[in-house]
Amino acid sequence: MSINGVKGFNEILPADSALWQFIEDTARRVFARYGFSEIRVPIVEKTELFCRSIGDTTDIVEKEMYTFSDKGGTSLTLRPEGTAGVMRALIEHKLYARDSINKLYYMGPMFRHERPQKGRYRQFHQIGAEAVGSAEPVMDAQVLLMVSRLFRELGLDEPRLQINSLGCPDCRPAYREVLVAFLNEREAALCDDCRRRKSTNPLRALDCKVPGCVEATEGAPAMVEHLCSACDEHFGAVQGYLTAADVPFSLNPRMVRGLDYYTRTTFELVTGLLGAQSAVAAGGRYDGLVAQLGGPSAPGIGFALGVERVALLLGDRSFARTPDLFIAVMGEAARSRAFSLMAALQDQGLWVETDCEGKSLKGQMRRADKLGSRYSMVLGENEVVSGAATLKRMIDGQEQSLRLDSETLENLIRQG
RNA sequence: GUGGCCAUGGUGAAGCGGUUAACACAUAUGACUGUGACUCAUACAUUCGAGGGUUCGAUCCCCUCUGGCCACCCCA
Repeated sequence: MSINGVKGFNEILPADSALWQFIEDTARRVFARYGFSEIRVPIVEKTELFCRSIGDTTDIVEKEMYTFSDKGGTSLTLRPEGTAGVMRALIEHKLYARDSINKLYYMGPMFRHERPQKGRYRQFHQIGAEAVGSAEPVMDAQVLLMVSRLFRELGLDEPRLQINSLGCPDCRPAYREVLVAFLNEREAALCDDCRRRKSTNPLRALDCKVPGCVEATEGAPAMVEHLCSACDEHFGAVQGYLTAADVPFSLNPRMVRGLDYYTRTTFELVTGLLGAQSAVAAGGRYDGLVAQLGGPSAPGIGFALGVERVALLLGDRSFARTPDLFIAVMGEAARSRAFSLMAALQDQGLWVETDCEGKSLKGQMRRADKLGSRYSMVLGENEVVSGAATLKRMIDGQEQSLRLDSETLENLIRQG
């Protein structure tokens, strides 16, 4: 028996890697336009960091983290999300002191011990961005604009932007009481989970998919109607900017968050195309997080997108590249001549292939065809002696003879 | 953590108690001794995820395990 990989940990095979590179390259290109720079942080952090940022009672911390002790006895955890580590680095290196605004992005693997299913894996990949240092609604709008443009550049119009406001420590507790009172009135109609949520995380009940709960919470009070004036004004301004720039969005007053640190603006890009996984990207404002982790009271807003989910949406779009030239060879002298010719053309940036299996000429031509090579050329004794060869365009079989030197060959290939 | 469905070659799959384990694609070689695609020929699973049981006989029935998928919870 051979050894298999670990459940929920997958490789990106060559057939998919071009798609992944497209996603990553697009993100880098788009982020650069909004002044975001990459930050690379470790995938392991002290466990305490995640407990303090994500929240001790969240599902992620309670049951989904890959936690272990290192040899010194410190409890370490494979990062389940990216924001905590980035904020830790920002504080540790006092990036906030160098510049009052830090716009950072990251990409890489995250780890959560959940049962794998479509669009959900134990090692998954996120591309995220964080803007720290501004509490102004225009920064919210800029980040939302950037996400929206990123998906446009990826060629996806399907995930739709939904936004909501979760209020702040001034107004959320009061709203929470109003909501709990409402839920208490309808307790009989709620599912077991929602009865439990009433005390742990009542906002979650708004997000329950059980039909009875959906019905029971239909007229539930919404956070957006209970925002304090500062939050209300902020949220209104964000929407104003988005409208002004024609960024399409819709309001979803029932959107909640799984992580404790979110305040005010939250958003998701949702799709119906990924089975149970509707969120392709999600984020929000976290004005208290940096201070909570021991830094200055710097407000921030950020988001992360799930690369696997984006890749699923992009589907079987082909990013396959093909060779420019395949040189078929016959005989040792020709092989040697072909090798130096190939080297010269590759130095010029062309993708050139040749036979590495000692195949028959027919076998080599078949391989040239299978690789999808644009051109082929046969090098045998005749060509070595005469210094001339025939270049064949594979798509239509058209041939032309030429002198056997790399420059003329390169020119012919480039023009056609 | 809970539930449902499923495991046959490199791939997609038929077969559901006795077959030489179909068929298709892919791959290799040849017909075409120096030219791909089309066509034709040949090759390609002593074996049906692993282990046990029932049976004269099990890919097919039963049990256990392992793996996968999907869903719940939750989330990107």
